[in-house]
Amino acid sequence: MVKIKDVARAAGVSPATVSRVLNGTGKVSADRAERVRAVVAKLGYQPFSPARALRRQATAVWAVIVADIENPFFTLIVRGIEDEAHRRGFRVMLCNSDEDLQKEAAYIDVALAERMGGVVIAVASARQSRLAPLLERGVPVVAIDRRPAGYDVDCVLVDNRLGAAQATAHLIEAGAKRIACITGPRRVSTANERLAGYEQALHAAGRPLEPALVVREDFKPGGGYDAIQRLCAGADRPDAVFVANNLMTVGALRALRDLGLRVPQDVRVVGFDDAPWAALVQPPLTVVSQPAYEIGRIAAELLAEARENPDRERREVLLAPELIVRESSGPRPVGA
Amino acid sequence: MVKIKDVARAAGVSPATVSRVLNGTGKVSADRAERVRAVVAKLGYQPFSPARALRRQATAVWAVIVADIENPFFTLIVRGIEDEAHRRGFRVMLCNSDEDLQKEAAYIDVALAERMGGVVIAVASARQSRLAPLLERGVPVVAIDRRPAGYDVDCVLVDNRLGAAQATAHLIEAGAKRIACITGPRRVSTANERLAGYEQALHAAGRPLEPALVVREDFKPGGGYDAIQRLCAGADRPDAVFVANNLMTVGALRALRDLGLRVPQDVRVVGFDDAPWAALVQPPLTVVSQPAYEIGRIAAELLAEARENPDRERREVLLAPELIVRESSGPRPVGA
DNA sequence: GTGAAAGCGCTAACAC
DNA sequence: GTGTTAGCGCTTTCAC
Repeated sequence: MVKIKDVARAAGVSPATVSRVLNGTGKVSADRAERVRAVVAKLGYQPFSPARALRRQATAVWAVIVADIENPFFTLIVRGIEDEAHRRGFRVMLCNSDEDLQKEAAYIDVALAERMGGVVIAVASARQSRLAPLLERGVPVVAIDRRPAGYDVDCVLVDNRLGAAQATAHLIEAGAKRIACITGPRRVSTANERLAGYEQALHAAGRPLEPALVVREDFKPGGGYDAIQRLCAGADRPDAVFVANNLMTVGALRALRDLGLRVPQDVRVVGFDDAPWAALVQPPLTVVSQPAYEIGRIAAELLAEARENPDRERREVLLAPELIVRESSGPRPVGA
Repeated sequence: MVKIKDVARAAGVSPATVSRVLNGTGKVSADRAERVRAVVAKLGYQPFSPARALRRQATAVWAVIVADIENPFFTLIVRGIEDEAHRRGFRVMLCNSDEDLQKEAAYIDVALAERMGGVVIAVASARQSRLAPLLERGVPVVAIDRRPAGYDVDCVLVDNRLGAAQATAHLIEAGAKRIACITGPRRVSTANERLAGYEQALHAAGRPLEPALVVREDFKPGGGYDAIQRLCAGADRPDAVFVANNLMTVGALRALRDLGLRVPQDVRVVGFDDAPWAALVQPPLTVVSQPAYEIGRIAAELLAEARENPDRERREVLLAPELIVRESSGPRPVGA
């Protein structure tokens, strides 16, 4: 393994000079710099990151902790973070908390132990996720998608309430009478905000809120499946459903099919999060689309900013969702 | 930041003893060990990884380099790797090469600079991916999904040829006359093997191979879309198509719909890789399913083995694909 | 069993 | 501009 001393010797300079050339710090005469660069290339020298990190007490690696790596929504966010991070000379370590507080805590520990340069996180729980150790030690943190309660950190969020209200209003307008809502666990802010948007739209239309039509499940396909089974068991089944997450929508559609219910004739459906296959399912899915890539890109931007200027005030970015109307929400009623 | 010296002082022992307790190396009397552990817990001490890595010349982190993080197939593989790695005390850094040799090379450099404990990689190109630097420096490497040419590394692969042959034979049996194949770029082994399986099945059925029915595209949705446009432009369009990758299948279905061609009545379709939504598209998709999670799990196993015993002989694991027949390949012809 | 001390590869402070 | 030197936090001989 070639080290900085080897490069220095081969170039006829001191290790300090090599370091200065490589890091662009301090002044080095052009010819020596050139010589150093040539030797570096020839020997294939790569600075040993751990040594560098030990000296600098920080790494050029960011941890990105997401709740579910199998969810294409998060995958796309990660792409956004990655692209922007690269552009700024950072590497990204992707961690999957799997909606599990234990795993999340373990990754936060890793980020700490590795003295990661920053953390982007979609918290598994608004109240129980423990960001404090990061903040105490001055590690810049940006929360994405989900708002952590009680921490003063930068956030990049989507206006979930607005998106959910639009979706629900669209179903009302399309003629739905009994609209159900399948949302996520109480510990996740997006689940609550989307439910609030649903309630808000019902309220605005002068409709009563029927508790029996609201179901909470985990944000996984199985949750959507179970929710539909439960909602459609009785005689009084809904004629429309707003599903507050993409993976649950997959499960919900499958359950409707298994029950022999047609979409949108028997049950109208609007999902949350767009996906490449959303236009291909039968019928093509009406969804609230989120700017996932952009969420990631902005989060990376904020993290970079926060690093450069640790004392700058906290930032919060709220992005707008967009309702994409396809066929699963049904045509407008005749005459409307 | 609390360091090993602080722990040592608080416990009334030397740093060496703390280190021994934490790493389970050397002998330490039970009571002192207990005291050390208590202090560690009380102070929330976490060993500083870079210092440890500098000393040990290696990290407990693996790099996982995949060609496309947006592809659910790779995502599931990553889950498999992650779960097994955790079980064995390793952390995983996920890297997305985006089918780009430059990015891939950059991540290999990072793995090297960080002295990563191992690398799992789905190469962007069989011949051009540069694994040599890793192998030269003794970093254990396991190739997944795609076979790198000319490197003696552990591999976990799927029998792509078999899967493709099964898919094609199934289409023949279902009564298809003109079967097209949409496969991936020449640099990717899976693309070639799946094409070979297609050819093999045609050959076995005594069918001629029509070059015009074979299209190569990138492994992205757009590729599938373009391929269908091209294949179905002339009068002599195929009545069936085997699409050698899941993302291209999404594009292909969209193109068929845009062209007003019905599946399976006008064109039968079989895809490669199953997905949660494959059963939900219209019509439900017949696919060759791959044991993605298992690929990842086994890869992690091999990597751990290779680390423990660097001189063990190279291993290759070949997993079986499975044809899952749904409706997109059509019913058997009457009387068959 | 235990501690003292050296040193992993790098960078930053200091001297020139 | 450039080199010398100290030291980041940890593990691992080595001596006891």
